[in-house]
Amino acid sequence: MVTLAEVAQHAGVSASTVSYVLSGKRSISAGTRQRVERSIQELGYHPNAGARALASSRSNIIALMVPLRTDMYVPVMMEIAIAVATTARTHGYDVLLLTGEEGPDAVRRVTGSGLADAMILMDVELDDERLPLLRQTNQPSVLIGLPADTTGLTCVDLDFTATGALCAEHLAGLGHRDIAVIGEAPAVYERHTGFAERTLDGLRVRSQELGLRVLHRPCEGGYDVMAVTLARVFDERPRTTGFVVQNESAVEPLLALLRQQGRAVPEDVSVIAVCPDQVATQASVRLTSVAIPAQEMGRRAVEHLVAKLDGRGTDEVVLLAPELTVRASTGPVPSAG
Amino acid sequence: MVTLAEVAQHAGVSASTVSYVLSGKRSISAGTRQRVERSIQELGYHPNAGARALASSRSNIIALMVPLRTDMYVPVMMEIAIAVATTARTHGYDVLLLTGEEGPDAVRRVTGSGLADAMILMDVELDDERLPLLRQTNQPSVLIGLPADTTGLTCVDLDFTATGALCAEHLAGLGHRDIAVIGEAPAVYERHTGFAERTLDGLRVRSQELGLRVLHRPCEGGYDVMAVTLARVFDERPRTTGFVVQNESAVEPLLALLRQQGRAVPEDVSVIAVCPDQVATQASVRLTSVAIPAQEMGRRAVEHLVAKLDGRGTDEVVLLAPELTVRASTGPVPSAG
DNA sequence: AGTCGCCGTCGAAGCGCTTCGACAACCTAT
DNA sequence: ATAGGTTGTCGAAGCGCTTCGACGGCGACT
Repeated sequence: MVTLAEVAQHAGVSASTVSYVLSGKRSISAGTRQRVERSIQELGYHPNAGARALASSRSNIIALMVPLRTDMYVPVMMEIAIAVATTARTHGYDVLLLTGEEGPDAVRRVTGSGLADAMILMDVELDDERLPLLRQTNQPSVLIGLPADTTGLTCVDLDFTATGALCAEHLAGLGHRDIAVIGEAPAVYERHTGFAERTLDGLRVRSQELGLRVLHRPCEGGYDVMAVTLARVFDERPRTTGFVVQNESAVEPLLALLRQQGRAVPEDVSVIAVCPDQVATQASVRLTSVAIPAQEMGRRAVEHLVAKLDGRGTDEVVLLAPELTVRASTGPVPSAG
Repeated sequence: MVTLAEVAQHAGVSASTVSYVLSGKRSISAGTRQRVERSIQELGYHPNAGARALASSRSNIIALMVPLRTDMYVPVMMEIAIAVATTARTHGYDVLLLTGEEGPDAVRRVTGSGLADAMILMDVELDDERLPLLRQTNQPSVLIGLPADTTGLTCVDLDFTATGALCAEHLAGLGHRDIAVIGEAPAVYERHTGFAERTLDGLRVRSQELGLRVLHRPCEGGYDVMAVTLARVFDERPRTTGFVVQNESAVEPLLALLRQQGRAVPEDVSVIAVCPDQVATQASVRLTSVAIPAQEMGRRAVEHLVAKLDGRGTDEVVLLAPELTVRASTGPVPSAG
């Protein structure tokens, strides 16, 4: 391993000078800088991360806590994680991957050991047990998701309330009167992950204003479960003409079942999905959808964190505005009779 | 931040004694050990990661390089990543998430800076540009995937050749004579990621032995693309009765299209997928499949790496035996006429 | 010409830990 | 009783870096 001292010797300067060339924290003459930079090149020097962390008490690492469960749409998680890693690198940070498994202990461990300078938490529950810890350490953090109490926290999330409202508006605008919401798996609601409830709230409130009748059914996804759910929906509300699907793994089963029952999309029933664009465009019917801006969320989370680490940045809740893209799965309500 | 020295003072021993209690590298009397452990508890001590890394030249971090692209089945990647993180923790390691973006530079950076003690590389190409670097550093590494030349490397992967063979055997055993392989996206082949080609090789070789005729078509997934692909297949080989699908995002489109064309699965055509069990059981038809043991691969990769780090462990290629599970998508070939 | 201030560089201290050699204290075998 | 071997603990050195204060040299003022 090449050390700073060796670079210094090779360049004929002192160690501290090399350090200042690297960090830019003091001015260095052009000549010296170039000599040092050449030596670094020639020797293939890479600063030792441990020594750096020890001396500067900054590890240049951001911890990312991803959920262990896989009952939520995994590609979204992955996309966020990759966006976090990529964005972090552009700011000179690396990303430490923590699974939810260790729970609050992981927060203690990482904070206590100085392993990471900051944390990003995904899959935050309404009343998450990691939040008190986060508030009491002075380690910067950003949540992707929205807990019940956001005091002293920075959160980035899609505005799911507005998402729900947007779906209601679109369907109401097309003349629909009875709509069904195919929600996330029951476990997601039991866990109080918030986003599912927020979507539903937004949708219900706006529906009421617009005179829509809403039937909500959680659904685990998969064909068999979806078949049962769908049967119940039409049983209870035979005049349902609009569907809002929140659980991506229920989308394709729903479309297949509707087709099988001779209900054409979008002629007889309209379907809106809340899902990444990729899913919407690759489905068997090109889906009208509200996108989940996974990359954007990851990127924004990192940028807020970096701002905090630089002493800029404040506690703040960032809700990304939802965008509804009309594709081929929604249309005007069929004329009665 | 609580330091070792403070713990030592609190417990009335020297710093080195506390260190030895922590590492277990020298024997410590029961009494002293207990006193130290109590002090650690009471003070809430966490060893500083940077200092540790500097003094011991071990960071207790494993770097995991995941592909940036998302043209491969993402949930598999995610499952591997999570298995890696979880398994690593049980061995006292944390995981650093690197994206493929930086390419070989990331390897240099991580190796050179001592940021990580070892690396796991996913999505390895046949002639991957990171491999020469890996061979010349003495940093332990494990590949998930199989490059062309494995000398001096440790690899963990599903035995895709055997997977292909297994599919051929199953279909041949059911009396099929003409089969089609719906492969990965063309980009995957162009990139020479190996696994797609290996599956095909295994399938072709065994098919020849068994007298099967094979038609291979790369396919990007999605309904429109699949429709075109399928039409061509039946155009070229009207008597095709068996399908092997390697691209998970082509599975559901294929099933839908077959249904739409009035070809019943498994009565008229049989379909085998190479995919995680979860996909196989949640599809519109319960799919006969060869599982991709993502968790197992992640776990094994870490265990090999830890073995190497402990001075045990050797360079070795581990190919996991494929397992075919018969479900409801394959059956005997329909009697002619 | 003398003083002030700035720029560029250096030396040294110290970050919190691991680890090596030293050394009491004790036990066993002669 | 004494030599030799354990066992448990300590002190000190050092890992490679950052950062602070110091200082020589120079140009810009008066």
